[in-house]
Amino acid sequence: MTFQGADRDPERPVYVISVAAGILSCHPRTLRIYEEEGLVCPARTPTNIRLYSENDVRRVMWIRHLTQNLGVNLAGVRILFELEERLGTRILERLYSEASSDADAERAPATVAK
Amino acid sequence: MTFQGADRDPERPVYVISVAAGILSCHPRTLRIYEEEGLVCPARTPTNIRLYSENDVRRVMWIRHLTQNLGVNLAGVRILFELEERLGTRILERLYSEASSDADAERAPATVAK
DNA sequence: AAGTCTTGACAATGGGACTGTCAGGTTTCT
DNA sequence: AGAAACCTGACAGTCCCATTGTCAAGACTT
Repeated sequence: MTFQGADRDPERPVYVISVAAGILSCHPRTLRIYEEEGLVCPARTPTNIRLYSENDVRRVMWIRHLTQNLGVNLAGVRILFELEERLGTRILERLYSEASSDADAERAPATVAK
Repeated sequence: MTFQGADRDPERPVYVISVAAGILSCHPRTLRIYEEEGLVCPARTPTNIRLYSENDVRRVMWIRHLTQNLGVNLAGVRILFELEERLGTRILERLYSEASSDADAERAPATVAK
């Protein structure tokens, strides 16, 4: 009687680090660094295993976009995330629409259709 | 009949590069790099000499603060400046009040009393 | 038991930021 | 006119960051 849709809560922790790294095509080491830097906070199992939610993965996609495509460093990413939280605005999406109009219009980290 | 205050227009180009570098305690080379990167656009005399206004200097103070104190790179600075222009908000000042509450509460680049 | 996870450490590579200098030429000041 | 400061472009050195990669010793899952 449980809808499958109910399990699709984007906040639900589902991906173990190796899986998340696979989705994001980056090294697990990199994800741990992002966490050490306070840029992403995956949930943990009662036995301390990292579990990334869909939102966590999207957040990392933003980090990757900002660093790889726009050349921003982690300190800059932190400021942007802080700013977004402080302003309560989706400044990053706005930012992406600007940047993508310039060059890379490949895969959008947030609004992805796939 | 000209008020002295009228000459204090913060947009008026007044500082030659060596003077600006002195005020900002950085290498003239650095200021030229910021200009190449499109982060600051000092006026030019009819004979091509750079002249920095008070606002130009303040802008560079922001660049210095973001890079030296917060560790943001020039790509991040560019994004923040773009964002501020797009949003039409003084997000940087808001940012500073957050950052200064943490550590350095020395001289504020924008809201300076002197 | 095998495989994957944990943390902590160490290292290598590549790139960015900044300073610094040199050269050849123009402008400004005294 | 001569000295000093400006211009552009190039090159180089130093330091730090981002990322990947590995190793070790231990815990968890199947």
